[in-house]
Amino acid sequence: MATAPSRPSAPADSLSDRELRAWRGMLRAHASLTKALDADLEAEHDLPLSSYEVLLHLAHADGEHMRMSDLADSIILSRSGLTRLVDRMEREGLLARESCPSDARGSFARLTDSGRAKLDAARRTHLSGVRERFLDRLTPDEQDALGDCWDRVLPAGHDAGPACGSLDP
Amino acid sequence: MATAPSRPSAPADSLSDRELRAWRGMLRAHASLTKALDADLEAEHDLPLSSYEVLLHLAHADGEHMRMSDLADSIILSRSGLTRLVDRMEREGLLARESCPSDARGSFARLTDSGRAKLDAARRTHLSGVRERFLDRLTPDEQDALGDCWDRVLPAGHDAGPACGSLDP
DNA sequence: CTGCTATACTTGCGTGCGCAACCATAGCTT
DNA sequence: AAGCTATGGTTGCGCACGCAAGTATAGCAG
Repeated sequence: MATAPSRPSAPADSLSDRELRAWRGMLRAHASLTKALDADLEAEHDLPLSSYEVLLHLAHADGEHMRMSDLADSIILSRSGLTRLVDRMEREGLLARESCPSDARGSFARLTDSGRAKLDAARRTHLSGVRERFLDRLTPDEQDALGDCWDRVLPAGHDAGPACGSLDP
Repeated sequence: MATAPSRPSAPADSLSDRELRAWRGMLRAHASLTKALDADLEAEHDLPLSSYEVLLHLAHADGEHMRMSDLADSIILSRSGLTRLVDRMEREGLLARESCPSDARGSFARLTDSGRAKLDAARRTHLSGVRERFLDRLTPDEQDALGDCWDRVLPAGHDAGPACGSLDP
């Protein structure tokens, strides 16, 4: 229970300042960023961040359509969660469900014109938000360093779906 | 709509690979880490991560008690959210509400013996989880670099509450 | 063709959360 | 002291989510 404020390396049952800064900083940064970005989109385009992510992935997908499961994986959502999200978005006309010709069990979600328009409108907001609140506050070197960290932290099989390499939020 | 995969710096309406890696990597890392850590605690100690955080902050607070608002800020939860969380934890005997003598509006949440015991038991699980899945995969330099990034990203007033400097998850 | 298991999605249900409205008390103003 | 505003906390409400069970189809074994 003794307070050991400036331990350089790791004791057994507590974290060093360095570890603490790295770890809790991420928690706070993530919370603060996603909240702010969601608020931005909601305020300017009446669009939740989750819907934006769906639009984005669809727009980048081949033929602007994706299987429900792939979409769920891409935006890190359970399948049931995605079903509901797609329900809502379909109701708003941002996308349409389409049955899969080669597999009657499967469905596609396809971007509608209205969905594409919404994405085009919202993209600037989101992008400038990400820049202002995050990227612009880091040097390119720091951005690279972060990228390296995530590669190490993320489970290997945890890929970001097909369009991972060229997906720009 | 042209694909410009390896832009070194920022075009106007998309992110460079570097930016993308830094940004989406954080989203994935956060999702993956919190999910895994929560599952660990839940499996081994039947304790949600949110409750663990409350116990942790209480244990570090002066007198093992904190005002509800401060607690809410510390664990990044709305006040109503905290009210409910404390309700649950009180029901389980992990903490107790206490009225504040100097301000009749306020309440304290105080750690109970049972809560302290729970924390002691769970601490190892959580700590080793954070290390295994996150900290141990980074070099000390990278940890420092991350810490620097978060300082820059986090809004200035966004402090982590009183016990910030010596809080070890 | 008849099962039998695996896969793709959806639905029922419970949970945890935030927002906004709501007390109760504090603390200033006159 | 009476009134006014600010603050700390709780409650009503609705929402988005995950889990587990359900439905439909695929694809293989016999």
